[in-house]
Amino acid sequence: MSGFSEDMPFFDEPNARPAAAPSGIAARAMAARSGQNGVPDYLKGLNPEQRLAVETTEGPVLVLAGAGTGKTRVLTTRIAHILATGRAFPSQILAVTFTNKAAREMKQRIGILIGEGNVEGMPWLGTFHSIGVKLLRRHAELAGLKSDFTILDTDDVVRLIKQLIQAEGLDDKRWPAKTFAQMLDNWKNKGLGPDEIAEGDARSFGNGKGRQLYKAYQERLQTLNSCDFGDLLYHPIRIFRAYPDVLKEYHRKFKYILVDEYQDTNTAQYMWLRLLAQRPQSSPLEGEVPAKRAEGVAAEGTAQSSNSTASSTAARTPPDRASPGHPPLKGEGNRRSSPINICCVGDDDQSIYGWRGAEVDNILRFDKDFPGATIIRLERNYRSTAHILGAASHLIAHNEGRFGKTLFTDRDDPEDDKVHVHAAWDSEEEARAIGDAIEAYQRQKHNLNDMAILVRASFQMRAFEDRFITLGLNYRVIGGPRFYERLEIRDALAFFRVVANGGDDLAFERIVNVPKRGLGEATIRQIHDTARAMRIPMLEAAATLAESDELKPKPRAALREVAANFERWQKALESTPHTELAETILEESGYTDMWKNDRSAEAPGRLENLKELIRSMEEYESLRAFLEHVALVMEAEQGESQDAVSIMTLHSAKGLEFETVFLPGWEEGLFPHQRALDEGGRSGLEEERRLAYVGLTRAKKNLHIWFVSNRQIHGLWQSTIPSRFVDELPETHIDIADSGNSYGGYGNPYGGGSFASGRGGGRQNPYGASRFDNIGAKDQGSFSNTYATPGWQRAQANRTEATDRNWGTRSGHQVERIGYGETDSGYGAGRTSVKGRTIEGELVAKSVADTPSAFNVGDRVFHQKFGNGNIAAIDGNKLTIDFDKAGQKRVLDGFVAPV
DNA sequence: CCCTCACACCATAGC
DNA sequence: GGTGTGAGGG
Repeated sequence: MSGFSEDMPFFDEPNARPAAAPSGIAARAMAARSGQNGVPDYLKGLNPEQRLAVETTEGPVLVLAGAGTGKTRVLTTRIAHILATGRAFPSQILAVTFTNKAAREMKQRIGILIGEGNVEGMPWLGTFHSIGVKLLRRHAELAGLKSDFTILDTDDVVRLIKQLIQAEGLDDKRWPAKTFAQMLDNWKNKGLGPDEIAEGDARSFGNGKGRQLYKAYQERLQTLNSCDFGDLLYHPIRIFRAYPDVLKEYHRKFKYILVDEYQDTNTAQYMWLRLLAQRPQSSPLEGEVPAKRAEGVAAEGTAQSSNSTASSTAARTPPDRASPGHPPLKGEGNRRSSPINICCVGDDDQSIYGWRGAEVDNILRFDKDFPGATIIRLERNYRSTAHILGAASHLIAHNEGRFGKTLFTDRDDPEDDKVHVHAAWDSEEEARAIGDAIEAYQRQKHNLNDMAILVRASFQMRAFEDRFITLGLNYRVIGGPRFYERLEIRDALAFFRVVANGGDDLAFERIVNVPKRGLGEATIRQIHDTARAMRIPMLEAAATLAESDELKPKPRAALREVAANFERWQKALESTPHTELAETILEESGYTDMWKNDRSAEAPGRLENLKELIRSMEEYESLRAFLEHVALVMEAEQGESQDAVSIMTLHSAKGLEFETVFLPGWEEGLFPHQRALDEGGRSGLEEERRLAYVGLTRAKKNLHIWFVSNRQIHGLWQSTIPSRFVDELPETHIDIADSGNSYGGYGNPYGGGSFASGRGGGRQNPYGASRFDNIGAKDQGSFSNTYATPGWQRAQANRTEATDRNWGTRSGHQVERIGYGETDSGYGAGRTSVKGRTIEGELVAKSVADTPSAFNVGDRVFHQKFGNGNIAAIDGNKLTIDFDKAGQKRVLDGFVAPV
């Protein structure tokens, strides 16, 4: 319990009220007041809706905050307001965010509003997971853990599951551990324990052993004194349900609850919140209404916002009108709630974590869950130009099932650029062109810090990194290949973990034989078996084995050394400063020497990373605190001291804004991602569209969308078509870049036709949308081979006809699909061949459909990108071709034509 | 029994 | 382009 005392004094003073506030916050707030009306500085400059959201401190409040409407400002000001008016102590506010970044930013901004000193005392501001850890450390024993439990990352989890699958005698190839890890995640996201999962789900894995595996997994975690990410929410929920007294403590404790990004909460997070937010009273709720909602909420929301400006006393839905929203949660009872000061902020249009179990429904159902809720809409956008906003609004309007906010801005500057749409030949040209654009902005005195490239999938990042390295352009990758995921960091952390928690077998297994000590699979198995048989951790088992004569001299000596090392380090844990200890561990284990002796190119970088790791430990109190940070944060914090372009995924861009934003890779299959369509169907597509919306609304002034005609996926060049989202942008707000000719002389990339007509007229066209739907529906292939399938070939053929009709010409479908080649000098031959291929179009499609390949080794062929070459090998429809100029490449047979 | 190298197979997004 | 697995050498 030590370490948690900071808020203890208030624990038993549930009724501490403004008058009793001893902290001097109120006084400080008074000092901060300056206006004649007594309006504190921190409230100045808020618009009426924002101010209402800040000042409606009592009762449930839902703030529907569109992109760029000042959501974070409202949240932070609200907290500042609660503190400054002495409504609660910092320790009595529970504020939950999704990302560490958001939590950090909130802390900082509250600090600015009311003074640093007042925020340090906000121990319960953090991510769901970090707060979960805190709760769980306090009550670990109620979940069968010790308070020093370790948190496993995805990698550990998969390895553990693999062991269990093998232990069950199942084939781990047929039943991949990764798949089961995903299933586990889904279950835990729904708050389901092994006995609560659906029978069908339980049976669907490992010859019906799903449930059994789940149980075995949880048992194993317990013996390892570990938990996974899901447990950080799942355990507290179970504790709250099983121990009402514990829950009550927190009910007394938290006077105000605030939740950021409420649209991203999953069922488990929702349960967790409800348990904390609901103070059950005696009278049971009458009646039962199924959870259908939306219209009611929307209507109410509109009514609210229309009259909300009038007064700060919100017209609230009377409690009596309460409709008992959701099906009762287990163990929670169906009770009427007393008013809860919970404030959730979110935007249904930015819900992009469905794949992680997020339920948009949570936000749509808010007023049913919390009767009498005040719903406030923030629709005034302060971030983007009218063009950007117009493009984003028009795009998102293609979604059904939304509240339907209308963002607006007063901004009307004729100087503002429209949203630029660009085409490039392939991903390399895309990277080159974006690099050039960035440099051009730089010459106009734009900071690199104000620019970002937002990609759909992280593999897209490499092209930009490569390009920027050659240009010498500073960049930073956010949330990319993460620091902690690096081999050397994971190894080092494994050493530390074993020292901190001797029961962490997974970490132990990782490093027993690092550096190589001659302990192979056989020895490790023996340690494993001994540990299991004696029910002790592997480290102890190793020590035991080292003293027995069951091993050959060599491994025995090695084990003895390992065991002695860890014993020594564990002893030093309490007495030695942790950074020093960490260095000692890496030295004495021979780990640093291992890399010093390594002649490979990466070795110096790895040593550098290890130093960085040690450096970053300094900020933490202890080794344990550091390990927890690593487990939860997962991303190395990079200083923003340097001017650099940011590269990140669209997902990690949520909540951020940049002056200039580049959105590359708007192609069917990549964005919307084929897997999202395959797995999620229509709702999958809508989530992708919301992701596109998030991307568009990150930009303040300049926005550039790119698509390419050729992209390399899994080492194969694939032809691609522009994303349907490109078509969904409103013509009035976009500007088609018409000079793609700086590289290779492609001339007008749109083949002379206007962009819209080239694409079949987009919105008003008779075949646009449905044509794309066909592609999605008929195509059974996975992303990697989508474009080799008969369905795509057909779609392509249809497309050609359609476009031809539109253009009134009959030329190669490749040409107008991609839109290149008209004036191409460098690829002049390509044009002819492409045309030639078109004439054979039907034949090619047929051959792809019927037979693996119509080519023979030795055939001379032409490829649009690589030119002429000879086929060196054939593997199904994959050809290995020795190109005259480009060298050996593997390509799909659909993309070459006989010469 | 362990280590190294070549090969197969694979990659949406992240707390 | 990265990682996990298998065969062969030491």
